[in-house]
Order: sequence, then structure tokens, then C-alpha cells
Amino acid sequence: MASSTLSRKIANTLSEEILKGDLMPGDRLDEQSLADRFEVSRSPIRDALRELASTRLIEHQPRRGFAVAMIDTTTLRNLYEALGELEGLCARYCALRADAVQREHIRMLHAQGLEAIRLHDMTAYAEANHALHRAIYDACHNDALRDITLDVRNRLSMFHARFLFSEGRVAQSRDEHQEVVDCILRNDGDGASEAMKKHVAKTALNIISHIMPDNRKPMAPAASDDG
Amino acid sequence: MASSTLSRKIANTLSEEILKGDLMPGDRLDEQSLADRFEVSRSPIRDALRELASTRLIEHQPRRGFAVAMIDTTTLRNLYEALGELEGLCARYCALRADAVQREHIRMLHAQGLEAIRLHDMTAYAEANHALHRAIYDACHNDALRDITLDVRNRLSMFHARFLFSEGRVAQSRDEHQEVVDCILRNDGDGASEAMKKHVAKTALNIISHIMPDNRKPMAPAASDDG
DNA sequence: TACCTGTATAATGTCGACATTTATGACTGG
DNA sequence: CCAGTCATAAATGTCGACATTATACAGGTA
Repeated sequence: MASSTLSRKIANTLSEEILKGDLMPGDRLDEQSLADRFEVSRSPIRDALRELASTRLIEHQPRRGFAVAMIDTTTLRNLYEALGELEGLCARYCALRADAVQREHIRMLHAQGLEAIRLHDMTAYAEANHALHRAIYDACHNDALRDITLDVRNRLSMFHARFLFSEGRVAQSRDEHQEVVDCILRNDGDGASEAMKKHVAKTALNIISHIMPDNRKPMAPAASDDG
Repeated sequence: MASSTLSRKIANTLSEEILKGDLMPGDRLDEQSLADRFEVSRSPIRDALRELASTRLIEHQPRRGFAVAMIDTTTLRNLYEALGELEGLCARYCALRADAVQREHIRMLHAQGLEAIRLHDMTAYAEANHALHRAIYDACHNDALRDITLDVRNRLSMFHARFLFSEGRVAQSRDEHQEVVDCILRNDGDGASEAMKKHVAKTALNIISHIMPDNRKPMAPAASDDG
């Protein structure tokens, strides 16, 4: 249990808290406070923060410390545009390259999502949704592309986690997923790419439209609106 | 300029040395040696190495330190495939969105490259080449996409620097650039994307073909020395 | 001879303290 | 009452030392 280094475990903990939304964009990460909290010295804290900064979840400015990355609306739009293109590429390569096991896995994850919707289990749907996208990255047979896409998605995860589940959005998202999966299963690279790009674009529109109203502040995700 | 922190200056220095090829993939970065060399303690060295690791130019393994990233042939192919797609996207958006100043800048950089070739000044050509690609990223009007693309290109820069300038490759590259620039200047997004993807693919093929035969040190972590 | 093992060395991980700089706030002058 | 300046304080940057662990080498045994 003490196998990995302290700093890595601390980085993982902080990462989860940011992804979960416990730490909000703009929150400062005070080294001494974190050292007190984890009952270690500042050295492993510094290492953990530098490691986290590599994911761009947090930002570092010399002599001003670390803070959870602030994302303004322009950057948010750019990131979603990039994510759409990247996921489109993953979907395309996935449709063209995925092996039988991977296709079956994707089909099953989509079915799990459908079942979660039927049961109105939004937590299960969120997990299936994430797993489905992840499976498509994995099946694109390009680890570099997968990693890049995953990094962008992680940077946006705090927004996803909060705004994904508005009323009509889930049904829409389900249908979009259906189209992506259909294209992948019939080896339709162009179709999968286009369907995925549209899906991400609509997700982005949904999320940005929720955030735009209180755009005054540098974009901290406001309170969740789902139950 | 002694303004920024020690660690940032050290990171920049090391980054340049890796990009230039002074430090080769697999070279270990000993903290104490670097501390002695820069005449500082290990703390700023550690910070610099963590910062460099965020660019994936170097890798970190717990209790095993830092080393210049090793790139096996599979990863190299994947990175070039990703780079082709990313640069294709940048070229597309550039063709559709670049303003007059940016288009003129791109046209001028291409002309500089042509002039460098006429003068057989390979250093000037390398600079113009890099600046042209960089200008296309900048003109895509998506900073996130630009940063992602630049990161991938930097990870590959050490290979570019070594193998870009084989005999016939420069003329070929020049013609490919010509096509990309022509497409951009006539707002042809699809054409620019396709031309750029082809250009990167041929660059990759050229470099990989140089590396594959004499499978020298930079590559192959698993298949080490029995071949 | 080959392989396992134990020890010794050297590297990274961690710690506490000091130095430097930025930010905060009070005080004075206009 | 507001603006500017100086002083205090708190945070990050840097340092040297100790702790822990991986690596290498020597020694012994099958």
C-alpha cells in the first residue's frame, strides 16, 4: 500500500476531487494547507501539484502557486471543438479498426446505457456513458490519439459531470450514441466520425447554454441542476 | 532575464537541449548531476524535471528518476498519425478562418522557405518550415487545438531535426507546402486538410524509413539488442 | 558455469528551515 | 474621502540533510 510514492497518491486524490467537482475552478491549492491535511511535508505536495499540472487540471504561476484551472467561455468552446474533432477521429478509427471483442464491448456498454435510462438510474448512465466513450478511444488502435483525447475529456469532465443530465438531453444523447454505435458496428468510419462530432457538439451546446447566463465570473460551474 | 524562477529557466534550457538533440531518448537525467551543473540544489531541478515531464519530452518513474522519453516505432507511427490528423485540422480551420494578416504571414513564410532552398540554406529552411507550421496552428483560431498540436510536434521534434533533410525530401516537402498554402489562401478547408495530412504522412514515412533499418538507440525498448 | 543471495552503494523520496517575493493593510498626505 | 507608500505577514522558492529503496557487484552454492 505504500508501494507508490506519496506524491502520486496525493495527486490521484486531488485529481479525483477536481474531477468530482469538490474543488472548483479558481480554487487555490495552498501547499502548507495540503501538507497539513495529508500530514506530510511540502515536498511531496509540490511534486503532486506539478504532476497534476501536467494534466492541465491545475495551473501554476511562478510565485503565485497552484490553482484549479479556470476555463473561460472561449477556451471552453475551443476545447469542445477540439474534443469533437478528436472523438470524431477516434470513432472513425474505431469503426475501421476495432476487433470483434472491442465491438462487442462497445455494443454492450451502449446497451447498459439504454438499460440505465430505462431504470432512470442517472449514475449508472453517467458511468456507462463515460465507459462507452472510453471504449471507443481504446478501440481506435492509436494510444497517442487515445491519450490526447482522454486528456481533453478530463479537462472538461467537471462540466460534464454537472450539466450532462438535463431533462430532454438524456434521450437526445441516447439517440446520438445509438447512431455512433451503429456506424461503428457497420465499419462506417465517415458516419461514425460525423455522428460523434455532432454528439459532442450538441453536448457542448447544452453545457455552454447552461453556463453562459452567469458568465460574469471566470467560469466556475454553478450548482448542479439535476436531481 | 533573471526574472522567472530558477526551475523554469532550467526547464527551458533542458527542453532546448532535448529538442536540439543534445540529449537523446533514453538518456537519464540525474538530479544531483544537474544540480551540480546548474550550481543549484536539487529542489529547482526536481521542479524543472516535473515541468518538463508535463510536455512528455521526458518521463518519470517513481524511484527510478527521469529520462528523456523513449519512443518505440509503434508509438512513433501513432504520434505521426495523430500529428497528421491534428495538423490537418489546423490547416482546415486556418483555411476557413485565418484573417488577411495571417494569410499574408503564411504566404511570406512559405516564400522564405523557397528562398532558403534556392540558397541551399538548410538551417534557414528548417526555421521557415517550423515557422510555417506554427503559423498555421496559430491561424486556426483555436488555442486548445493549437497547443495540442504543438505538443505532439515537439515530442517528435528530435526526429524531425535529425532526418528531415535527406536529398530529395526537401524538394518534395517544398511542393507539399506549396499545395497546403495554395489551399489555405483560396479558403479551401478540405483541400488544405488533405494536403497537410499527406505532407505529414510523407514526412513520417521518410523519417520512419530512415530509422527502421538501423534500429538505433532512440527506439525499441523491448527489442533491444538481439537484432 | 550459471544462478541465487546478501550486502553495499548510489539514487530518489521526504523533511524542516531559511530566503525571497508577493499580497495585505494601515497610515499618511493630498 | 481617496490615493499612494511603507511595513508586516504569508506564501512560494530554495537549500542541505536524512530516510528509503533500487541497482550493482561480490560471494557462495547447485
